[in-house]
Amino acid sequence: MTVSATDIVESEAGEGRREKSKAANRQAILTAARRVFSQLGYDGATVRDIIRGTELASGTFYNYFKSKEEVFEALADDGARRFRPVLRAARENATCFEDYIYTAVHAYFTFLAEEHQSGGHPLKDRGPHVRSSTPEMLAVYEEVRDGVAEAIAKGVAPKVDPDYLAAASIGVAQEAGEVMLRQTPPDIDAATRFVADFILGGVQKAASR
Amino acid sequence: MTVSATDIVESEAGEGRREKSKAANRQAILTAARRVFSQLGYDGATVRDIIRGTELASGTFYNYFKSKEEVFEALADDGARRFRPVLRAARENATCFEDYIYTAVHAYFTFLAEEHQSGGHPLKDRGPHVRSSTPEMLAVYEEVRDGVAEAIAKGVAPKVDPDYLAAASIGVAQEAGEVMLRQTPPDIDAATRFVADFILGGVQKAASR
DNA sequence: AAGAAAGTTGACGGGCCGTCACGGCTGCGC
DNA sequence: GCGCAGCCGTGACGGCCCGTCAACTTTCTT
Repeated sequence: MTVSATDIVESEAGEGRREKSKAANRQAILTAARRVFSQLGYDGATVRDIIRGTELASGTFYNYFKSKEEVFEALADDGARRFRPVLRAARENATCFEDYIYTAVHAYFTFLAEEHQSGGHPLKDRGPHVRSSTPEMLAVYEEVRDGVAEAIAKGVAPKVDPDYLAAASIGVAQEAGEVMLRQTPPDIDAATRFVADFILGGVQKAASR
Repeated sequence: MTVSATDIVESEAGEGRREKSKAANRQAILTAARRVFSQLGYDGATVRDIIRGTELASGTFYNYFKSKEEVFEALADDGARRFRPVLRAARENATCFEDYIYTAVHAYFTFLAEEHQSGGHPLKDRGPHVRSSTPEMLAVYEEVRDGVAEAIAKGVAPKVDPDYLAAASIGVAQEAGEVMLRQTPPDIDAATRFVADFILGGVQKAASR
């Protein structure tokens, strides 16, 4: 085994041309997919539309994703992957349950507004709404449920079924989030106040039975 | 103009063969679509799959619906059309705001459990969730918002933004509904208690700011 | 340098899409 | 009853998208 020029480049860059190309292609597909989904909607988009948005050939697409659904999930996963740590931090830094909910909700709406503004939100007004449940999004759900369960265990939150509570909180946040996004510009703070209060009042009353 | 045998049949039945056939075809398509959607999922289903589930030719489909999306919406519309009067009745018969919410939520979960059990629920575990916003479903949304707005106007409900409140209530009910449906059998009463209390507590706290 | 491995390409068979010219059936007037 | 006009079901058709694959190019290894 000799040390070649390529080896030097590799050790400097940390990866060979092959790896770089793979990463670049994958990214190109994801970027094109983001644009295509937001323009044509999930239903209207085709795999061909996506690869036409890149320099690649149709066959190449299938080296990276099995279907348009899988690309969509990769995009959703991406969002969830960025959002989860934020949620986790909110949990760890919270001084009380109220604080936790407020911070988490605020983080969600901020995230939502950013995604929406960057045009990357893969939703279209026409056609059925589409939501996916990727592993990573399930992880967000679990993060919410665990955060809630922990608060209950610590006694700082009322005792309620964590599954129902997590579902209810996510439902409120999602629907209210859509209402918020209809405004221009979105009033994140108002939405946060409403939703956080709603959840806090809800959990309290649901527990009081 | 003579009175023929056909005329008699027509006047007795209220419609001729033509009308009957049209209604029957439309119904056949809807029935097949319901089955196909629940088996293959919205994404997996094709217009061809649907017409293959009938005795009709492919072209005939397009005499009744423009696309698979339109059939889906017709099905959703159907559900909404049956649900709305129930909601309206809940509003009109309610003795107080608590009663209204409780009754409406209970009606929704009952409806959901029925739809689910009859296998007609066009949802599949695989693939992205899909929800549509047909005129009739928007009408349900408006029914909720108006019910809420009326309660606020009457002073029996706290003052909050009806849009946010309606969205929040629908979100809670939808998500909690899915949690409920994961149980076998679904515990409608428990779900109703949780969701109704959650909404009532939420609206109270959200208004108190 | 040269072979091996990995990745890219675009053409291909198969299937679905939405349309449309055709023909049978319905309803209407006589 | 009869015959015609129009409605509507039919299925074949051109066009597009799907996922695959054998041939080719690029990268890596020795």
